[in-house]
Amino acid sequence: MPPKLQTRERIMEAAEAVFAEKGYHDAAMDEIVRRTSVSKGGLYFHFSSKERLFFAVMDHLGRRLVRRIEERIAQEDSAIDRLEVALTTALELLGRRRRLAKLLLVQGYSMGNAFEQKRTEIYSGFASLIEENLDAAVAEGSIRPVNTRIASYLWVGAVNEVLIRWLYTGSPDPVREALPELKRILLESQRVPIESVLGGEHP
Amino acid sequence: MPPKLQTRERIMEAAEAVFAEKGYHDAAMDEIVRRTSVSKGGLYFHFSSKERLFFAVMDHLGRRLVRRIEERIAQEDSAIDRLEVALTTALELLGRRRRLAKLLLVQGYSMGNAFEQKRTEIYSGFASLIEENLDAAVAEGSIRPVNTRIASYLWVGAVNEVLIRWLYTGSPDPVREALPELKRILLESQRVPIESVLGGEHP
DNA sequence: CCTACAATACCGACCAGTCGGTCGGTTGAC
DNA sequence: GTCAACCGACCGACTGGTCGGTATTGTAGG
Repeated sequence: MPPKLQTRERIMEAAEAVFAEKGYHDAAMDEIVRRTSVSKGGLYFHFSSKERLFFAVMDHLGRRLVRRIEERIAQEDSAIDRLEVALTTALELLGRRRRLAKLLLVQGYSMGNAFEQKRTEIYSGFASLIEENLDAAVAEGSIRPVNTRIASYLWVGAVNEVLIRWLYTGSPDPVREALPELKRILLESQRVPIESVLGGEHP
Repeated sequence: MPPKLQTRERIMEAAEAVFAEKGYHDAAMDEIVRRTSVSKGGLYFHFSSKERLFFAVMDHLGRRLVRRIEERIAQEDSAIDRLEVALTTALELLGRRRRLAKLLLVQGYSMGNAFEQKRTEIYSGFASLIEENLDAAVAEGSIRPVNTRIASYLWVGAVNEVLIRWLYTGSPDPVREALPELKRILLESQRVPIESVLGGEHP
């Protein structure tokens, strides 16, 4: 076990595991307690309700994922490359960590209004990341002008669905199979033909 | 009240309403009973568990929606038109009936493995509808060849996300705002340029 | 350095409400 | 008579949250 993790973090780790395995409703606080060697009272000292704990976990994971993607794309200097790397990174990270994917993508809606709001919040994190870069790509003239807000939802939705499929059925492989197709449809097909920018080669 | 609906159907109607309002977990069987003027025993005579009842409702709604879309597209005779009409119809129908949309799109996953399977099943209904028509469109040469299976997931995912957004936040309007953009990105941009088929107009 | 005292962190037995499901019984059609 | 359809009081398992109490850490005074 880790040397001396803060209690709060230990709780969140255990909670992440249990929520991912069982889903929000079937996850029992007692189960989280059992896996933490923290008492129920101790848990409730840090998180005043099950809902709060769940949100804390989701926030944490969502933010971390967005941050990682932002780090990765910071190095690219054209918007269209940033878009491509963002797509790739998201699929790679979630494709590698099944538990994270499941938690972020499927456990979290359909449980009442507070949850819906949280879901929107987290997904918006991704969508606006995409939107910014779509805007930039349009500005730099590498893709056609589109309604970038809606286009960003479309990106998120497409990625989401592909990953959920894979989670439930094991295919398509997010990175090897889905990614190329996503790029082709979402990105390549929106490209402004290179010839019209650079002048293509012609006889 | 309706003249003399079969008990089984009355139950399913009430269940649909309650599930849509509360979500699976927060929907109480007693509440469904209350709205049905059928006793609990009577309900359990027809549906042996809450889960079974829920699945029956979801199946019913999912199948009905697919059927309606199929009816609408049957009249079109080119694949690309069928694709367009399918997209339009789905957004129109779900965009008009909020309750149905909510039930089909968000109440249903994240509650244990049996539910995941059901969700996959229902979404597959839509995906394969799309897939068939994408295949046909490729065959008739009106869109570029793509991995139509994955592309169909992408369609479903994109539509799903747009609708969920709208459900939770009220925008974008599925038909007026989202639809044109969906068409543009999913369909138009995949089109084989008309000139290469018919010979375009040129100076 | 030690004591006093408080604030923080943590413990776990217990409670109260909820809800899916059951079961012995009734009804009415054939 | 019998059997599908239906009734509704009741059960028991489960679980989020509480609460009185304990351990640990911080700190001010002597």
